[in-house]
Amino acid sequence: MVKSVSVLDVAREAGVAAGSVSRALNGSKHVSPALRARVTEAARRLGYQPNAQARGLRLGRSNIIGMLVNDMRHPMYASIIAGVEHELSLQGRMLLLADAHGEAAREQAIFDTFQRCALDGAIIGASYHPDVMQAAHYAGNRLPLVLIDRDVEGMDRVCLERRNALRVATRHLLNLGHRRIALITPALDRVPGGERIAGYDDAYRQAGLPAERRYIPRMNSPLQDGGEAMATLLDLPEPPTALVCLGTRLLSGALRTVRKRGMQVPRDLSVVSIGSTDMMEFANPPLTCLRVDLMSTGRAAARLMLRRLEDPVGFVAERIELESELVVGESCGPPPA
Amino acid sequence: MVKSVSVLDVAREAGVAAGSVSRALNGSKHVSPALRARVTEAARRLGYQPNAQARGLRLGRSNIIGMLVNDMRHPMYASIIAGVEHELSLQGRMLLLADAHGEAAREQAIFDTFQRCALDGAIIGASYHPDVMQAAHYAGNRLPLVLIDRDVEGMDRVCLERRNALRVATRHLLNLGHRRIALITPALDRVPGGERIAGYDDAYRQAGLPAERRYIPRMNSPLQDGGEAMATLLDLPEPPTALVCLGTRLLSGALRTVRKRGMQVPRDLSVVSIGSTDMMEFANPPLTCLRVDLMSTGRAAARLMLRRLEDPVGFVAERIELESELVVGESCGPPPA
DNA sequence: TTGTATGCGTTATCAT
DNA sequence: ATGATAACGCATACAA
Repeated sequence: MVKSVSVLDVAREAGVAAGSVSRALNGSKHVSPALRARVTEAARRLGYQPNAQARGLRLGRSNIIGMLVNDMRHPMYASIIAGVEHELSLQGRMLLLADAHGEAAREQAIFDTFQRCALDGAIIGASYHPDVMQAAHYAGNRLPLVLIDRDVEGMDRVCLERRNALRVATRHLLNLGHRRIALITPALDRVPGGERIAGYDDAYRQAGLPAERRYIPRMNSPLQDGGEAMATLLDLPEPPTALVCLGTRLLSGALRTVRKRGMQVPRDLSVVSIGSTDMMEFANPPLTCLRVDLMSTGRAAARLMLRRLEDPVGFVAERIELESELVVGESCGPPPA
Repeated sequence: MVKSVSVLDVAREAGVAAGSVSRALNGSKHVSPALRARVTEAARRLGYQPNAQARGLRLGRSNIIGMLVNDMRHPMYASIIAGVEHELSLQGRMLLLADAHGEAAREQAIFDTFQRCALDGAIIGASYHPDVMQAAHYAGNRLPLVLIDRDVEGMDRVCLERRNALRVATRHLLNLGHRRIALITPALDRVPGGERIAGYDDAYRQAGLPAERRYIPRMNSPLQDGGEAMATLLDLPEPPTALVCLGTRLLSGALRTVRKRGMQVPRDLSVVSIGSTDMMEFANPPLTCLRVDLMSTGRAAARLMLRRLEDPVGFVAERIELESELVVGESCGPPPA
């Protein structure tokens, strides 16, 4: 482990003062071309790389943005993270990534670490924990924050539209003639689940049909296997003829149950997936799904952060909303006779 | 943006010297319980968070590990990253993540940035570019490196076993009676593809059968759609009766072609996927696949890094190899009559 | 235009 | 056991 080269080494090599090295390399206007050339050359020869820690300490910023997520293996997060990273790289910034695995304590710990690391800002991917969000809001005074998928008034945020998306999906099935439509989604008691149900209800109401509640089982986590819930639904005296389901393990489990019972999609059951991944192309038949551009979501968050950093106070809190699109596959048809 | 509290603020609050604050908070042995209590309390009152940049500058380390990947949206990377992050968090370290998107120039740029950021080390996820690897090797003198899935002698690395895995998969199909087995994998001219072909050959040879080459089309990227390649294979005078294929877009495309032609798995074609993801459960029928524990891969890399950091020179370069397991689904059967 | 000196927040060394 | 002080590497205000 060799000692790394510093400004002083470059200064000595170029026969100038340390300060001049800094000015020359950072493109100050008050340096003669000759000096700049000498310094640049010397830096190149020595392979000089400015120490980001020292620079950050002096400048009061790090060019690093933190990101907190709750399960990066979830394809939804993976794409959002990729979008954030891509946009940040365009800005010359880097991404510090931390995963809370849905634990409030870890969210808090990560947040403390973010504070210490002197990050320029942090992008919070869907904190599950309102109390941590409160702390975040408070800490917002020191650390610029952009929220993803949490609609907190007065904070910069990128939100995913769900209500209208579910309305469109449900209407799609109603139009095909379905009347008994199951909805499998977690977080019924929080915003995401609630919004989905609201959209589901909208569709029924707008079709002049009475609200339907029998086909919305209570789910805990998107990582849960949906097989059992599906079995319970299919055992009802009037089983559903269609299913709208979050496109995670919930859905793969539900489809497994369907298959086990010898039922076929869409002959015996029509299916719409909430969310889409590349992998969903494996499904046979290809699934009709609600698609949202997750890379763009991440990019939007990073751009919001950029604006906030460029104008920490003047820029009023912005809310960006991303909509879903119904991509028609081959998993929906008329209800069985 | 309020000025943050520093050691001096805490020192003043507790009525002690700055150095004592540092000692008390970092658990030095030479502090009286009384002083430690006063300092701890003062720090708590002021909400003191040590500045990681200053600390890093002074200590010569950052507690941050960089990770370079080539496409974090790829589920394979997503899991590896999750494993790395998880293990690092156990070590009290953080993860700086960068994506090169397979571009050599970006790999190099990221590497330079890593150097500047005074990272404690970097985990390189499958650099595609040998020349960058050379530079990495050279730079290894300053920045501890752990490679994932690149078997460079003399460097710490976590490798994925492929040859025996493909041998097992191919043998599985040979045992079922298949003789015309297609293999779709990218990187035929690099190690991963080459190893896979070697394993494929091993199986044929050990079965006393002549080597088969007609069913190995040339692929460029794992992100490519495998539909066309599959179509070409099926148009052969003696089309394959089984397929071993990398479980990415290559496979979803291939399966789409199979479906389009009205063929059924496994009745008309047996299928083994190289690699497994949660999403693959969507496949109907569930696919037989070669599974490797990718979270463990990431964790192993992070632990290797830990050992290297704890003993930068004494610890001789280690090579860890992770094996795949054949998970039998319902996508393989005897060849069609 | 260029050199000099100071401070960013921390920890370690050297006194006491 | 505790206090004072220097140094980590850089950028900037000020002096020349």
